[in-house]
Amino acid sequence: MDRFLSNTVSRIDAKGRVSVPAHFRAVVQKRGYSELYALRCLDLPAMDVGGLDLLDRYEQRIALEDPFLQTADDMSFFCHGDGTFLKLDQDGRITMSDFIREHTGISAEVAFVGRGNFFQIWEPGRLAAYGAQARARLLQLRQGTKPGERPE
Amino acid sequence: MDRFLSNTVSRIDAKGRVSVPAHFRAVVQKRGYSELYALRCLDLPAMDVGGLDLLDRYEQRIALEDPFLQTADDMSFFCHGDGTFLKLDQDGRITMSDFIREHTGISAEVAFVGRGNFFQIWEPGRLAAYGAQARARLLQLRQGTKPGERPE
DNA sequence: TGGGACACTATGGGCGTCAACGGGAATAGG
DNA sequence: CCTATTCCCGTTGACGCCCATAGTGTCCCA
Repeated sequence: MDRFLSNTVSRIDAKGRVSVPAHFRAVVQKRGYSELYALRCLDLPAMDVGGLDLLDRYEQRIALEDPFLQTADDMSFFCHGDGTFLKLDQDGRITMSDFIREHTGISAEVAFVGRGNFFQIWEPGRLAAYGAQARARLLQLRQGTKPGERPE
Repeated sequence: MDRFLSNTVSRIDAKGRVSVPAHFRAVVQKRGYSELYALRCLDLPAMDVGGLDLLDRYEQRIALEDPFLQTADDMSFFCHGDGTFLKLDQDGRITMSDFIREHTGISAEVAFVGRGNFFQIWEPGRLAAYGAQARARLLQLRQGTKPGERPE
């Protein structure tokens, strides 16, 4: 398995450390990530975490923008400047910095959420709220389908 | 037989374990699933369970979306983040985590329902209620009345 | 055709292993 | 010199592995 799947909640200890789920660590190693990079999500109180290839996705997007417009500049600032490296200690833990706490609202517990090629870090309560909203939006997509059909 | 068919109810033991019906286990083995993945159903208090190929359909669908729009994010969140792995122990049992219990309402017993390429996990009472509703909807279709109307 | 041995499944429980977690000591950095 | 980070160790609890038992259905043979 080489994708980040499933989700887990871990406690933060007195030193601000939190264990990355063993399953995720296995994926990190399998993908050969030497270090993790965490990016503040644009519109969510969460961090996107992955290898440096996480940036490829955004850089491709930036390349589509007109370099003379502000949008490209904003995007570059966002993905190159609004992130932080996460070092795994030898027990597989990372430290929750204020930079992360401010954006996510994380205080005592951290929810790790697989997203395929990367994973996310959430404050568990906010994650639950967002999950309910996302679920409701997807259900609306289904409105147009016929009775008895199972889309997706 | 390589499809998941029929249904069974099993008891959960003191450790939270429950036996997957032998017939389903045989299908799992025949299909070569090394591990099971369980996904929270969008609109039902049930889990869809199958191999990782369960995700293929969703991922193909996601690939059609603009990856920077919310819809793609919602879909990825649903299929990558709102699932969990189910490990079969060597006696063919799986463990009912809180993640599953919260969504399904499962507490003491589990209903396994074959769905062809995958199967579902239900709280038996809710399954019965849902089955009655589905049956009623089909009857209405047959009698030509519109959903919401009372037949007869 | 009835009885019984056998096979298999579901279920319960003991136990070892490992991940998560807490905390002290060493180290680096300011 | 003080603080923050890193390393390392011990503890604990969850989970996987293993064995035992009971209930049930099957098959064979008398």
